[in-house]
Amino acid sequence: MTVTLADVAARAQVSPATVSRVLNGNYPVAAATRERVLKAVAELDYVLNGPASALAAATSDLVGILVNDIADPFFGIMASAVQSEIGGSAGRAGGERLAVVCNTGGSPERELTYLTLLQRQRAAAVVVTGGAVEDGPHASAIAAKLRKLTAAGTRVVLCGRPPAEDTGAVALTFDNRGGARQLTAHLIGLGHRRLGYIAGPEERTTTRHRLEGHRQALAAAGLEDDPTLTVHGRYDRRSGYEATWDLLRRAPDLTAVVAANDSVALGACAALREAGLRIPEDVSVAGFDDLPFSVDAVPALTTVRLPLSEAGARAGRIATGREEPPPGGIATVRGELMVRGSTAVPRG
Amino acid sequence: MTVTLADVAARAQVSPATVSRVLNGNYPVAAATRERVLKAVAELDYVLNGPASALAAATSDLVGILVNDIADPFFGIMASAVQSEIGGSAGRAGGERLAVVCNTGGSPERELTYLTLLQRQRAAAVVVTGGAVEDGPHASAIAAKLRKLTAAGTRVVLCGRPPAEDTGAVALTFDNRGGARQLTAHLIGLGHRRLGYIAGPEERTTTRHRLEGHRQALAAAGLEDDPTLTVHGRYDRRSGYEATWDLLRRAPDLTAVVAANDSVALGACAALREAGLRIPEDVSVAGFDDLPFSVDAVPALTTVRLPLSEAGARAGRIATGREEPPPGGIATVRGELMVRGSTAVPRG
DNA sequence: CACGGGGCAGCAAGCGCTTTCTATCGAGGC
DNA sequence: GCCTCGATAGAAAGCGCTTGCTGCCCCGTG
Repeated sequence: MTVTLADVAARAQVSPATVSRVLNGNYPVAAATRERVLKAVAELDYVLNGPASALAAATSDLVGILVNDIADPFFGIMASAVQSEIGGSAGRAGGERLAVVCNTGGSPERELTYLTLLQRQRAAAVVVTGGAVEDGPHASAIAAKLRKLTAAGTRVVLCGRPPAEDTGAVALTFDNRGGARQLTAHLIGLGHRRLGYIAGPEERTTTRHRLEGHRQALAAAGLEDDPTLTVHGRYDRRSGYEATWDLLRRAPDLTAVVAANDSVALGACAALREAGLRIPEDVSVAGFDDLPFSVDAVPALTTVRLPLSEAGARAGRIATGREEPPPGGIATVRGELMVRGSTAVPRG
Repeated sequence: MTVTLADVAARAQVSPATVSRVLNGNYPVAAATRERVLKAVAELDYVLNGPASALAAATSDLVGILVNDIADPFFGIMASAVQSEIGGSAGRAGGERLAVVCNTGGSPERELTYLTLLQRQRAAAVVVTGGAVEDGPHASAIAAKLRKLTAAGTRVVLCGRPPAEDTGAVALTFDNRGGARQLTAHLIGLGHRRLGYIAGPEERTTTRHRLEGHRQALAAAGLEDDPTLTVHGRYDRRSGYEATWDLLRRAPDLTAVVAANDSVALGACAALREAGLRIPEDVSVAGFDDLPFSVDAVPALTTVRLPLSEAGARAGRIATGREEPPPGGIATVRGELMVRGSTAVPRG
């Protein structure tokens, strides 16, 4: 049998109401009484019953963080930042919040499932990271769910995802387009004219925006956008490896490979090396995100740094109400071009 | 105003009890009635109130996963595996479970805090990953907490952590000692005699076990354990970088560096390279864990592969009761030596 | 035709906590 | 010295769901 509030009340010779008030610290209680209650709590090793408390108070201290792939540091870093702003002694008196990370695997169904589960738990806030799927029905189902969550008082923050119209969700959007544009412009500036592009999975906003930025840079330089030079894959190393072989077969004359993210770029490097090509002498390689391992690659990877940690932390603060949402509920987070050893002037 | 069970019952012309039974599927309900209820649920867009349900049923569908550092793929991979076994259509009818990942940052205080929070939520199960801190008071506080959790019916599984005596927790322990022994033996077999060792933070079981394995191999080969050759640091890249410079200063004659894990090894590689040393011609480098990026390092990293995904999945299954715990509640998970390009016979 | 029993549905009693409203006590104010 | 007000503490009504028990109806059986 577990210890209940009533047990504590009995031992401290007060009413359950008083114990509750001491624990929540939201009502005046005489110092002596408080002492007595706290003593009883300690002696009985009492632990509040979360569900009961959530039911009675109609609120909970759960904050959900949705990520596409928890094994990917891109998400791990953001989640860590969000959680560090939440788990701490945030909120009001004794405001211990349980920040929970949910792994959607990039599937919109699972995303929806988790949102429902969080809604069911009456979560205090939800932070959704990662790009959205652009498939119509799913997109609107998710928008509808977000709307319901905000309507029920759950604070919703999108981190690294485009704004969702009329959902009441705050959005911190990454400037993927601008970053990609800068990156490709950098390569063009070096003299590259035939650039391979390894894009992420189709139908995702992140993929589309990065690709659009790339094409904008191409267009700005008056270069033709040869469809042969673009292949789609997943956001992982293996995909980059395979796509690069593909690219090499289709366009042996390319002098640079731009990858959807750093992991993909690493896979590309591996493939190029196996093909006997030197980086950057024969082929330049560029990534995106600037994850911690990118600087360690040989040569170090040219990429676009996204302030994942800062963005996550801000999302966490907004989710807990400790920071005002940006005006209009939308803020754009810019990336920064990091030029390193993996890009250079083309051969010849 | 949110929709309640009673609203659904009214619309379906049945009692709340019936709706509850349809939703839980644990009691015979006539097909026609079920249909009617399900229709009402859909029409009203009803979402069960988690806290109320948990309170009444005295159980919850929450499963907690504690990790040291969510931004580290080592933990990300395990967490992902655990979650994939849990989040799915596990358990009984409609058994949607909410698997939540909690980031302790390696601090025992936060570990304790999260365990209390999970206890408060009456979690169905808890999976604790990562090595334990060996500091007496903390260790016993955590053991006491685990004991309370299991006593309250929460299934506790330790994944990659030594067994906790008398707590009722199931343990899947990594054979860090054996793996480290093999790794160092491999280097000694190549002819190395002066091996630098970059250990993890002190007072942690993982650190100690890996170091012990290293020393066992040294002893078995009749090599002296020169304290100059061991430095402690954190489990990250930067730490490996700094420690290597340190090591190089103290023992310029070393021919191999063994790192506490792969991230540390990568940092070591960076430092060695900056120092003008070639890998593996001048200095061999070895890591531990075999994270995905290790094979991509140049040269590819010799390391000990830990089956993180398999272990996590198994922990998840045991936590949800879909797999029998190992006899005695303890199982040892062995690593596998992966010999790659970063180790070779010493120079000279 | 009467009776027993199985299959379903409903009643109602909580689960452990929060919170509104009410009661009490002591200290000032007139 | 009596009344009022401020400061605390308690009583009690739920929060929305689960579940043991009861009740009803209809079918099969003797």
